[in-house]
Amino acid sequence: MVTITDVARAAGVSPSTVSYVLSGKRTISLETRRRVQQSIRRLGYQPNARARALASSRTHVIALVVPFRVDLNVPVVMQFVAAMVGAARAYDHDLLLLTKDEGSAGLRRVIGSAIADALIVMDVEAAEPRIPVLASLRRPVVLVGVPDQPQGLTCVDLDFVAAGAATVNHLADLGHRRIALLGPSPAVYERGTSYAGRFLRGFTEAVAARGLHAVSHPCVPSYDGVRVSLHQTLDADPSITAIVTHNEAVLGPLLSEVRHRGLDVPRDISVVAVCPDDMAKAQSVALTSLAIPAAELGRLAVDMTMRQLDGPAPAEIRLLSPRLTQRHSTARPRP
Amino acid sequence: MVTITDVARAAGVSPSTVSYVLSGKRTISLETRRRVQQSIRRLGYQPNARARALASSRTHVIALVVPFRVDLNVPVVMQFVAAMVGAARAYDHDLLLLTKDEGSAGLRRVIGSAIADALIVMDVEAAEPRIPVLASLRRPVVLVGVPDQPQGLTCVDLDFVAAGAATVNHLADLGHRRIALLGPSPAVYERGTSYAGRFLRGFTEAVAARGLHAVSHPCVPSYDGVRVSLHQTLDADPSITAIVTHNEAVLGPLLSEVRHRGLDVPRDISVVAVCPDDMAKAQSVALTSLAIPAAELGRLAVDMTMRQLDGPAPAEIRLLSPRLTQRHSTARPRP
DNA sequence: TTGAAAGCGGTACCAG
DNA sequence: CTGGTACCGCTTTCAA
Repeated sequence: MVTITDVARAAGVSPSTVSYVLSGKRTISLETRRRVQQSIRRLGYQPNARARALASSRTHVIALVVPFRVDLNVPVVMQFVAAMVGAARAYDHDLLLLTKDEGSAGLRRVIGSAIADALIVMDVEAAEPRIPVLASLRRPVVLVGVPDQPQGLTCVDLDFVAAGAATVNHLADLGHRRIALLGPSPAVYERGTSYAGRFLRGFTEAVAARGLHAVSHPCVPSYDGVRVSLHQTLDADPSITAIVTHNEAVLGPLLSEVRHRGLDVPRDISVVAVCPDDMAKAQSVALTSLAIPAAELGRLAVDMTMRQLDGPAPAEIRLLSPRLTQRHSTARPRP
Repeated sequence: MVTITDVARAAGVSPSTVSYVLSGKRTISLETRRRVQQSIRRLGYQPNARARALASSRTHVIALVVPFRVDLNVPVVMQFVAAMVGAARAYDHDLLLLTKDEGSAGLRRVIGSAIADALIVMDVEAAEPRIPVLASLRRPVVLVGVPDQPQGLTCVDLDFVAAGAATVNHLADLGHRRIALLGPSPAVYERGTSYAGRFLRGFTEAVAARGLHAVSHPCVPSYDGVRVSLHQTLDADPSITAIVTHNEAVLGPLLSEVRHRGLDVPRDISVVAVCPDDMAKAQSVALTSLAIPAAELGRLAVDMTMRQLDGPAPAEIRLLSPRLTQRHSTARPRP
């Protein structure tokens, strides 16, 4: 293994000089720098991250708590993670994978034993039990999602309250009066996942504000689940003219089932989906959708983490404004 | 921060004794051990992973190259990763996330700078370009997938050749004579992804061996893609009585489209899916499936990595035998 | 502009 | 059974 001392010897300088050439924290004469860089290349020197971490108390690693749940929408989670890895690499950092299974103990472990410098936590619950631990770690933390009591922790998320309202307003503007909301699977609500409740609140408030009528049900993401939900909604109230889905996993089954019932989208029924844009476009009917900007949120989460690593940054709650794109699944209801 | 020296002082012993209590590499009197453990608890001591890594040249981190591609089946990848994180934790190791984007340079980086002790590589191609680098690293490496020239690297995967044959044999046993294979998306073939070609080979060989007739097409995982594929198969040859899909992402669209054509599964057409069991069960018709044992493969990959970390282990190529479960999507063809 | 050397916090060898 | 101490490889302060 090539060490900094080997490089120093080869270049005829001291180890500290090599270190400074690498970090740029000291001005080095052009001549010396050349020689050092040449030796580094010739020897194929790669600084030892462990030694560097020990000496500088910076691991350049961010721990990421990923929700490996089946009931959560997997492709969306993947988009998040992919964006974060990319963003972290751009800052010359790596991501360490943590699961929710390890719970608070896992968070304490990676920070306490200095495996990682900071934490990004996904799948945040409204009554998030990990908050006390997170706050006690005194390390940079970014939550993807907004708990009811953030306790001074930094959060980033889509503004789901505004998102809920946006879907309603779009439909109300088109003239719909009676609409149905198919929400996430019951497990998501039971767990108190933060975004589920916030979306529902925005939805409900807008329904009231616009004087509409609405029903909402959680929805199990399967054909059977969708059949049940449609029974609870369309069958129970045939005057419903529009469906909002806040559950990416039901899109396929829903459209399939609706078509099976002989209904045309959007002629007989309008559909608004809350999902990433690419997903909305890939359906049998290009869906009017409220975008989940997973990539942007992921990048932001990393940015905010880095800012905290650079120095004390004020806690903030960053909510991205929703963006609704009309495609071919919404239209005026038939008279 | 509490260090090993603090603990030693509190317990009235030397740092090395504390270290040995922790590692168990030396017999310590019960009395001393008690005192030390008590001090550890009282002070809330957590060993510093960086220092430990530097001194022991073991980071307890395994780098995992995850394919963040949309054309790959995302839920399956997630199942893999989840299983690996769990398995790694059971060995007191963590997983570092790497993307294929970084290519060979990324592999060289994490090993060269001693960020990780070993590598697990997913999304292996038949003509895998990273093999020379991987071999040159002289570190434990496990490939999930089998390249054409493994060059002494350890691999683990489902036996896709046998899997292809198993799907054919099941259908042949039921009496089907003309079948269609809907494969992965064209991008997967173009990339030369290892499993795609192997499955196709096993499928084709079995078709010949059983004297059947078959057509196969890649399939874009969308409604349009499925429509095109069905046009190329069922429409081109109406005597086809069974479909094999080696593409988890088309299951929903396929069943929906088939139903839309007024065909009943399995009365009019049999369907065999290559996908994880839970996915097969979640479809509108419980599918006869050839299981992709993602969790088991993930666990195995970690096991094999750990074995290599324990000492020089002979290279091996471990192929899991396929398991086909008949559910409600296959039956004898109508006379 | 550069060098020497004291850490960073453990591990493990050499003694006793 | 336990202690002392020389590293592990890099960063950074102190001196020149």
